[in-house]
Amino acid sequence: MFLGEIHMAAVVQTMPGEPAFARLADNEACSPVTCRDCGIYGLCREVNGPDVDLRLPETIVRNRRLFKRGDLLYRIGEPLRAIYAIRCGSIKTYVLTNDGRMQITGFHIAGELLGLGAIASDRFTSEAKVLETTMVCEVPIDALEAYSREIPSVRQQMLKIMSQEILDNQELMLLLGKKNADERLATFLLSLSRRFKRRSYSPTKFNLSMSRSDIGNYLGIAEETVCRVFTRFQNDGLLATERRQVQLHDLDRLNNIARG
Amino acid sequence: MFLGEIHMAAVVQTMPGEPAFARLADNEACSPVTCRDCGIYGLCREVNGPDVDLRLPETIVRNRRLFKRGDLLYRIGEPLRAIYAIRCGSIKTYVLTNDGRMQITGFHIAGELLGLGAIASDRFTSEAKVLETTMVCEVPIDALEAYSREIPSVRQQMLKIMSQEILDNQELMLLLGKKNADERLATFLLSLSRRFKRRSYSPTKFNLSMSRSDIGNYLGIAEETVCRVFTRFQNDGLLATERRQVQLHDLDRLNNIARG
DNA sequence: CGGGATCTTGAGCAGGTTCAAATGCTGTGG
DNA sequence: CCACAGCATTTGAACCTGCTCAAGATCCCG
Repeated sequence: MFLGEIHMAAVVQTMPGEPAFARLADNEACSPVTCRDCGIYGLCREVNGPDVDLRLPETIVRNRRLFKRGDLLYRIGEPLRAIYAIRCGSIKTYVLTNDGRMQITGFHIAGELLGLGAIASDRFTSEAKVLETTMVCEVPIDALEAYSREIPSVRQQMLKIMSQEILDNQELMLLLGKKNADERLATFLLSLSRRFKRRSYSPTKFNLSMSRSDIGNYLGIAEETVCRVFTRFQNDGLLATERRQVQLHDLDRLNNIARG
Repeated sequence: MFLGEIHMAAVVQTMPGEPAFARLADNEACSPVTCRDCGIYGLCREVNGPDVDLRLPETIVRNRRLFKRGDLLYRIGEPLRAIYAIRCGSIKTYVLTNDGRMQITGFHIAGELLGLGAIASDRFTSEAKVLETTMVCEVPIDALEAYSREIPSVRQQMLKIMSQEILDNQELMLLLGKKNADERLATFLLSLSRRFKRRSYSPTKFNLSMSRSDIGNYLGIAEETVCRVFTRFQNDGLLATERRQVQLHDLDRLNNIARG
């Protein structure tokens, strides 16, 4: 009825209060305008220089799929047939102990690639669950290998992207192994802030697409501890929260708490 | 004087009580006999099939270097010029918080590649310190890129190896986020056991090249907790320790404790 | 053989967990 | 459109695992 709903019908849903992400029609290919730095576009950019080979995006853009909250992109043990580039929305990935405990290994937003860990074993060893309405591009492994042979930039970018994932994981290991609850939550919020900023969302005001329970699981602390630290941060004037809406008031002080 | 010392003089030192690793003379290239599955050899193997292209090993075998306990392979911030393949010995890698806390991210033994995380940023974000006398092959990035262009198996194996590193890190995150002290130490010992077995060392009797303090740091628990769990495991008949010499008596029960 | 490093064990402490309960959203079906 | 069920969030209180501090034992290197 009102303006928001009209938008909803026309485009993939975004979170309220968010600046709109670059829109694209259903059959539109990746390009600098429609999808400035989605994972696929990044794959096709020359490492040193502005040139872009768009053969890959023009092929795989046909494999676009829409997922709803709770859907699984892939399951543990499933053979690897494709990797996934997120166009908009968000997804959590996690691994399991054999007695069923879960560790969330990442929250992923537009522009990020999923499934790279499966290349070693040809099977997924983690699971990916959609947190909100999300659109992904499916990149069949065969296509990826073919283009990797042909296009040098795809080859180099694949290495870069996997290397970046190794770096991100190192940071999380540092957090899980050596940081206390305050440092963990501050680090988490700043990481989100930076990633939103990089894609032109507000770095200080955003919605969390994941529950307190998910945040706690990811950070290796209890859900209740997440709540308590949020409350304390709010009392100290560092931020304001209203359910999943977060507003960061003092990035500097958060940085001091996070301790790299 | 006695037999052991004669060996020591002739070859790179190994730990007492260890079955000898495949030896090679100083100028000998990688080959199935001398270095059955060192990282470089693995890089050059066809993904599906037995064929091996030995151009890369024959080139980089000239860049062999010997390190002593405490030496650094690379430092945080240093530009990436080469990656390293361990021929024999062991190395720890770690990252730091900006207030100096350290998190060990891995212990690496013969056959493993180091430095892959630096490809994303062209600089090392972790540091590598040698735990015992260790020989590595240095693979200049330029050479790697050249061979990666020319030899398909190098390209595919690079992806596989980086993907495997992502998997290993996921396992460590699960450990750091969700396991208790007993589960952590059991998981650690079984991981070592499997890796030793893969390279034809004894899976049940081996030396640790790292201190209790390093183990604790890696597992996210205090040094003292490592000692206490070792003591308890020994009292329960799971294993026997004598300083850094470990003998595992009951892999099944350890597996139950570790909980995948 | 001496001294620093490493390992081990004990005792008290604390950060974070677990359990429990109240409150507030959300979305779903009638 | 509303009621209700179920889930998410928040807060309190008791508890516990693993930490810190301390000291002794052992090893290893020079």
